[in-house]
Formats: sequence, structure tokens, C-alpha cells
Amino acid sequence: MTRTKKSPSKNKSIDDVARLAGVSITTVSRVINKVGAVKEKNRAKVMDAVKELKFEPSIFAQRLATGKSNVVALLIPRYEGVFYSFYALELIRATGTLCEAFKLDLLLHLTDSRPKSGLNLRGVGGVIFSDIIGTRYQVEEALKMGLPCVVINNYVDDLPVSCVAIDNLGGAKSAVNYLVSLGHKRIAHISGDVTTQAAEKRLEGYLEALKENRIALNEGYILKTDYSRGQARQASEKLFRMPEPPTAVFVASDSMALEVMAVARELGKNIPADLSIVGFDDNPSGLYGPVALTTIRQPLLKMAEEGVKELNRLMNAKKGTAVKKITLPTELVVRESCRTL
Amino acid sequence: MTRTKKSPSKNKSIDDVARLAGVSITTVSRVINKVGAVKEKNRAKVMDAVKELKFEPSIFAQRLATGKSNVVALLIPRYEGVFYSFYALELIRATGTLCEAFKLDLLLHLTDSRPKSGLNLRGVGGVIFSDIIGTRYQVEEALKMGLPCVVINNYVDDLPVSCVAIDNLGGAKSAVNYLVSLGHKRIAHISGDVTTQAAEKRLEGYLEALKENRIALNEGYILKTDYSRGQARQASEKLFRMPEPPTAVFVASDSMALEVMAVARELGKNIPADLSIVGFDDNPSGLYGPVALTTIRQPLLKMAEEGVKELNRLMNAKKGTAVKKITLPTELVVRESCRTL
DNA sequence: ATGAAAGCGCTAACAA
DNA sequence: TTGTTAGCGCTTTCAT
Repeated sequence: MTRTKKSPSKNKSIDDVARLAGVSITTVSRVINKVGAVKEKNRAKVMDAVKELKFEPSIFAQRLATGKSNVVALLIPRYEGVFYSFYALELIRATGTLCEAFKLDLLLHLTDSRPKSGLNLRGVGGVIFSDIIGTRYQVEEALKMGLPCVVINNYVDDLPVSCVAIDNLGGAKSAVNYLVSLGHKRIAHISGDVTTQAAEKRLEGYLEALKENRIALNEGYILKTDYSRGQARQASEKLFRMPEPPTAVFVASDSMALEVMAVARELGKNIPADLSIVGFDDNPSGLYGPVALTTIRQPLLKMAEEGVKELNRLMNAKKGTAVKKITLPTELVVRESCRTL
Repeated sequence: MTRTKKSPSKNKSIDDVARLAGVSITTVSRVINKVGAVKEKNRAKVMDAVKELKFEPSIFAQRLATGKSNVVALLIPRYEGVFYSFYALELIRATGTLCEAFKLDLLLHLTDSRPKSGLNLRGVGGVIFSDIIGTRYQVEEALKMGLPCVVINNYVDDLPVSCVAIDNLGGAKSAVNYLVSLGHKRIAHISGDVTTQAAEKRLEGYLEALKENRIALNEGYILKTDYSRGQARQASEKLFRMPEPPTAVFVASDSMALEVMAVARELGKNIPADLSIVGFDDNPSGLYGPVALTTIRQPLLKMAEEGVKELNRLMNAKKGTAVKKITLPTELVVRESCRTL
């Protein structure tokens, strides 16, 4: 006896279908996988049987048999700062949506990025690293396991891994250039967590743009934060109290920019009369409030899309396929928070 | 020949370990699953072999063999309003953390809750429904499949399913009672999306508390929204323009309450001098800004914890185990946004 | 175009 | 305490 009869309550399996359709399980397999040739008549019979039995193939059996997994793990740092950002949320949403479209299962892994967390990737077919803050070794580990990997929101040029990042440098420059074009010279920068590549590049862009515009750098105009609203608040207060306060500020994230606006209002300042502000993200929250925030739009959704697409490609390609490094452009969105000097 | 020799590059399997350790695969299985009795000497040999080969059992083979899956699907509506809330984010984080602790794999499913989306649950061992807005049928479906289910953030009493919800009614009442105790009589309510059970119950609590305090209901004082900041803004503006404006308002979410504060400031009003505000959530954002928000704390983390725990119980119990209905208490957190009248 | 049969890697009776 | 063996449900040669 090769097959045991199952009790009727059990889940339907491929040979229940085969029996009902009067064909072999091989034929059923061909039909559900759309491979090989099956006579139209038989295909129909199988389809009917599948429908009648409400048959769903066991993914475990499939994966065991094929040795392939279509589970994608999305690794996100559990850190407060990062996790609660507009960025993380948008990313989860976009990735979730895209994975569904690609018929991939999305496994969510919140990582502690503690020194040597074993990073359990059993059964995972591919990994998306959302940024890599202190988790480089995890990428290396996954790569060593021969797992298809894509790093998102971080341009990695010293590792053989596909990545899709945002042109933070260019975005920051266009923000500052815009301010300069409006006549501003005293431009401050409230930066994010500079251990983050995004914040680092935005700061770098700010610096470069100043230099290119021959504006002397005022070290005091650079306020570093951890991206939190709390620190943004402190930075803003510092800003407004300066003996020679800036006329404009480029803020590394919209949520921080909104905090700057709030502080300004509390201090009786007027935006943009007293201070011009450019944010970064194009967070929809920037639209509320009395004055809409001018910002740099970053294509988060596009980034997730490219990431999932690339991972999908890698997962279906044979090992050793060339990796891709993608940088997505940003876009200045002019609204109401800046004025001509 | 029962087993094929594999090429050395292939992943190690249980009989590579068995061979190296000089025991049968059964013994290896016993060791890695910590079941049955194995002589200490053999156990050691197996462990060594496992380590040397870096062996990791195939979860697909395990699941196929045992018929069990430890994959938990978390279903979250993709809706903007719900998805971008503090609630959803906190929930994802908490669930992710808890699942990791329980060694469960967390599959993220963003649902459209479109009429009949097939809800692909193949290979899933249990489901957590985060709220059920127009997705009751999905719960019923999953239940029908005999899948362990837990509904979170929604008290479901007409379905044989475990659920863990928050005492929204009680929370709302304590908010209003607090306001009344401060001497307020003209109390408005900015409600959330009332198709949501949470918003519905908060509104109900508001109504009940008024009645219990013998305060006549002013229909105009109830402003319904979809939880978005945009609608909160509109509602606030309406509020401030009333011929007889309220002296206090109970807002169904902290993020909306913050919007009320922002609008107040823009209109030159002072909080709490001109208006007392109580929110709901205990969203950390409520701590920023010049006046800290008084609010109702809801134990989101606890809710996720109870949810995962319960699901885990269900997944390890035999079918037909009694379900549990849990309601978690809320807590009034007095800060600075209310004043005595 | 179709089917028989050999695995995929593991667990769990059942024997020994 | 240990090993033998029959599956779990599916894919995939290889014949037919």
C-alpha cells in the first residue's frame, strides 16, 4: 500500500482530487502548476474536482518537494526611533502590498541588532533588510547562506548585495539650493540620526550645497538629533534663541519639521515670515496645519516595489546572478513654508 | 536504496548528521526535538555532529511530517485611516516581539477586506485578526477551516472565537467623569470612525457618562470623524465657532486631540484655559508640545501579549477547546490639558 | 498526453 | 534505549 486512506475530515490532498477526476496525481500536479501538456478534457475534470473539494495544495509538501520557498523575510530594527517613523510604517505597508501582488509570503522580523542574534532564517527564501544599522553582519551572514538578499534604504557598495536606496544627497542639495534661490544665506540644518545613512547623506548634501553656493558654514547651525520629535523640539528652541538666528532651516524629516513649526507658533513666530522651512519625506501630515510644509518627496513606495521586484528576480534566478544597485530620485515639493528673502 | 547520497554542496539533512554521529536518524530526531530518552553519550555525539555540520532541520519537512505549522498570520486592514494609526503600528511591534518570544513566525497580511477576497491562509497555523471591520466573514471562514483564531481590539460575543479587547466604554466614561468632576457641563466629543467598535464604544461611554451625571445631551456637541487629523481639524474648527462652545472635549484619539490643540493655538485660544481636552490612547506624542495631554491609557502591548498567548494556547490545544473573551482595563492619565472650572 | 514510482527531510509507531 | 519503516503531500524523471 503506497497511500493510506484518510478520514473524511482530513484536508483534501492531491490524490483525493486525482481520484475524483479519474486521473493520476501527476496530471493533477501538472494542472495546478500549469506545466507540461494536459488534454483540455482532463484539465477541466481536474479543475472541477479541485473546486468541488476546495483543494489547496500543501505549501509544505510543495516546498519540500521543490526545495524552494517563497517566503520573504522583512527585517526591521525594533528601535523606537526607527520603527515609529513614517518611513518604517510606509515601508511595511508597501512591502506588504507588493508581496501580495507577487504571491510572496511576508514574514516580519523585528530585529534587535544585538551583537550576535542568530537571525533565524530557516525556511525563508529571501530577505529584505530595511536599512542596516549595526546589522551588516546579518547581511553578510545571509549572503553566506546563499540567500537572495536586498537591502533597502541604504546604498551598500562594499558588499555583493542588491540594494535600492534614495538619493538623499541630491534631495538635501535641492532643498538647500531652493532656499538659496529664494535669497537665504543663513540656513540651518536639523539633522536626523547620523548613524543612519539617510541622515548622514542629508547632512552631507546640506554641506555640499552650501559650499557650491559659496556660503560659509556656521557649525552652530547644525543641530543633530535622533529623529525624535522631542529632540527636534530642543533643537528648534536652540535655533530660535541664537543671537543670529537662521532665516531658513532644512530639516531631515517632516515630522521634525512639523515640530519646528509647532515650536515657532508657541514662541509667537510666524512661518514663513520669520523662518523658512523645508522638510524631507513628504509625510502627509505636512499638509495639515495652517501652512503646508515644503518638502522633499522620497519614493518610498517605489523603493519597496523595486526591492520586492529585485528580490523576486533573485529568488528565481540561479545563484551568482549579478546584483543591482539602484538609487531613486527625490523631488522638491514646493508648498507654503518658505518665503523669498 | 532508500536514501540518495547528496552532493556535498547541498544542505545538510538529518541523515548526514546521523551518519556522522553513528546513530540512526530517529535518535537524531529525538535529540533535536528533546523527546524520548537518548543516552547521554549519544546525545553528545549528535549535538557535536549538528554543530559540525551546521545542521538546521527543514521546517517544511517538519511541518509536512507533523501536520503542524507555527506560522501566525496577523491580518491588518490596509485602510489608510486604520493602518497609519498609532494603534496599528504599536500592534505590529508588540505582536512581532511576542511572536518572536513564542518562537512563532509572524506572517503579515494586509487585507483589503474587499467583499470576497479568498484570504489565503495556506500553511498558516493560527490567525490574529486585528479588529474586524467588514471582515467578519473572514473570521467565520477561518473558524470553519478549524484554524485557531484570536480577534484583537474587538469584543466579539456572537462568534465562537477568542478575543481580547479594551474597555473602551469604561475608558470613555472615566474620561467624561473626570471632566465632570472638574466642574465641566458643556462637554463635546470628537468621535472616531464609528464603524469601528472602539469608536462606537467610546461614543457610547460618552453618552452613558453624560446620562449618569444628568447632563443633557447636546447633539451638536458630537462630531464624528474617520480618525484622521484632517477631519479632526474640521471638527475642531466647528467646535470653536459654536455660539455656545463647549468648555471641554473628549477626543477619541490622541492624534486627533493634538490636532485640536494645534487648531486652538492657531485661533489664539489657550489650552486648558479656554478648553479642556482629554484624549485616548496614551500616544507618546501627547507628551511633546507646551501642554501635555491628559488621556486614557490603553494597554496595547498587553493586548497583543494576551492575543499571542491565547493563540499559542489554542494552537497547542486540541480542537474544540473553550475560547476566551478578555477585556483589558484602561487608565486615566492626568496631565496638563484640563482645568477646573 | 499520461502515469508509476522515486524521492524531498522529517516524525512517529512499532519492534527489538 | 535504539533502530526500522511507513508515511506526510507534492514534484519530477522516465517510461509508456
